[in-house]
Amino acid sequence: MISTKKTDLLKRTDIFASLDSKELEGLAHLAVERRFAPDEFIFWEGQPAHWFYIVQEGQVKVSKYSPSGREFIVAFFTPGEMFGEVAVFQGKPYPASACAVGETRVVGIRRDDFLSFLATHPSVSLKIIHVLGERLRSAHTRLRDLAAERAEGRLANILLMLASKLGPTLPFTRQELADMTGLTPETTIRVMSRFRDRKIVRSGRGKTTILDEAALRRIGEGLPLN
Amino acid sequence: MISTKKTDLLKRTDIFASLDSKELEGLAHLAVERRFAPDEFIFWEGQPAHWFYIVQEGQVKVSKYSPSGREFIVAFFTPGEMFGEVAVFQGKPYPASACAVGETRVVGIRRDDFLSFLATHPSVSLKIIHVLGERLRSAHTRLRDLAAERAEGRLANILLMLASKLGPTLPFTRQELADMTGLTPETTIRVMSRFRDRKIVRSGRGKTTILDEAALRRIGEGLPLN
DNA sequence: ACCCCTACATGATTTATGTCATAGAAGCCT
DNA sequence: AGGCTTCTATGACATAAATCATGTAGGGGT
Repeated sequence: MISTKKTDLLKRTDIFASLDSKELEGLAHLAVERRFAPDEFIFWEGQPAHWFYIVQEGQVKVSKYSPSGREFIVAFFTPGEMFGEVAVFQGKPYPASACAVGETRVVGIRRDDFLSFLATHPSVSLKIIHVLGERLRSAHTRLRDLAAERAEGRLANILLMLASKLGPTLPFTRQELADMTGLTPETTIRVMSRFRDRKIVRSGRGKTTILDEAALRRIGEGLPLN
Repeated sequence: MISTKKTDLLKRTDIFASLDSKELEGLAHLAVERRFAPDEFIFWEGQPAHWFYIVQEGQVKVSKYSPSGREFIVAFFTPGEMFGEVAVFQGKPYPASACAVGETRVVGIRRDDFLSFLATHPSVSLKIIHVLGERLRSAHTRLRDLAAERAEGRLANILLMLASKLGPTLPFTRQELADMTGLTPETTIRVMSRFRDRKIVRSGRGKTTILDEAALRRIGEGLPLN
C-alpha cells in the first residue's frame, strides 16, 4: 500500500473517479506531491510542459500577461481540478502561468507517464474530453462577454461564474476582479461600490458576498442597472 | 463499397486521419451528408445537440448572440474541421449557433453513434483531446486579447489569427471583423482605413489582404501604431 | 499600540470608442 | 443599363472608462 493519501486525492478528481483501486494505485505511483507557498509560481508561460497537475489543497491561479506586463487571469482552480493539461497533450510550452494563491499542495504527473497511462485507460480520455469541453464552453461565454458587455455586465458575469463554483462569498480583491475582467482597478471599485449601494453585494477587504444573484443576472444580460 | 466520397472526406480530417479504411468505412455508414445555402443555419444555440458535424465544403460560422441581439463570432470552420462537438460530448444544448457562410456541405454523425464509435476507438479520443486543447489555447489567447488590447490591437490579432489559418487574403467584411472583435463596424472601418493608409493591409469590398504582418504583430503586442 | 503596507475609495480630467447621421461606391439581379 | 442592396467611408457628438492624483481605512507584523 503506497500512498492512501494520493489515491484518495486522485479518486476525488473528476477524471479519475471511475478508476478502480488498483488503477489508482498505479497512478499514485506516478504522482509526485509538491507544495507551494502563497504567490509562488508553479510554472511560467513559455516553459516546456513536462508536468501536468491536479490541485490537492489550496487554490491555483492561471494567468497570461500582456506585453505591457498587465495580468489577465484565465482561471482559478480548486482541489480536484487539473491544470497545465493543454500544453501537456500537445507537447508545446505552457500557454499561461500558474501561481499558488494561498498555501497550496498539488500532485504532478510527468507528461510521458500520463500519456502512456491514457493510452491504456480510454475512459479517462473521455472524461478529459468532457472537462475540456466544459472549459471551452465557458471560455466562449466569457469571450462573448468581454466583447459585448461593458463594465457592469462584465463584473456581474464574472461574479456569477465564480459564485457558481465557489459559493456566494468570493475571496478576491478588486484588483483580482479587475484582472479577470480586463477593467482597471478604479473602474472595478467604482462599479462594485454601486453594486454595494444597491444591496447587490456586500463587500469587505478582499472578499465579496453576493446578496442579489437575480440582479446580477439581469445586469449580466446587458439590461441597464435598474 | 459504400461511399468513397465520405470515406475520403473523413480521411482528410485530423481526428480520423489515423483510422484504417475498414474503420473509415464503418464511420461513413454513420455519416449523413447535408447541404446548406448561404446564411442558412445548421443549428441554433440552445437546441438539443443530437448531431456533431464536420465541414466538407464551404465555411461555417459559429456565433453567440448577446441578449441585445448583437452577434459575436466565436469561430470559423473550414473543410476537415469538426464543430458542434462540445455540446455532443456533454449531452447539453448547443452553446452557440452555426451558420453556413457560402454554399456549404457538411457531414453529420448522430451523437449516440459517435459516442459508441469513440468508445471502441480510443485513438480518436486522443485526437479530439488534441483539437480541443488547441481550441482552448486559442480561446484563452483571444480572451487575454479582448481584455487587454484596444481597437487596433484587437483587430491586428484577429487578422493574424485568421491569416494563419486562411492565408494572407481574408474574405471578411468590416462588419464580420467587428463581430469577431466586439467593436462597432464604424470603429473597425476607421482602424482598417488607418491600416490601409499605412500600407499594413490592402482592402476591397468584403476582403482584406495583409501586406505587413510584422507591423500587425507589433500592434497586436500593444505597441503604438507607428 | 504602533506603524506600514495593501486594499479601498473618490474626484478631476482625458481619451478612445460608441452612437447617430449621411453619403458615396461597388456588386448583384432583373 | 438601371436600380437596389450592401458595404465602405466620414463627420459631429456623446459617453464610458482609463488615467492621474490624493486620501482613507483595515490588518498584520513588530
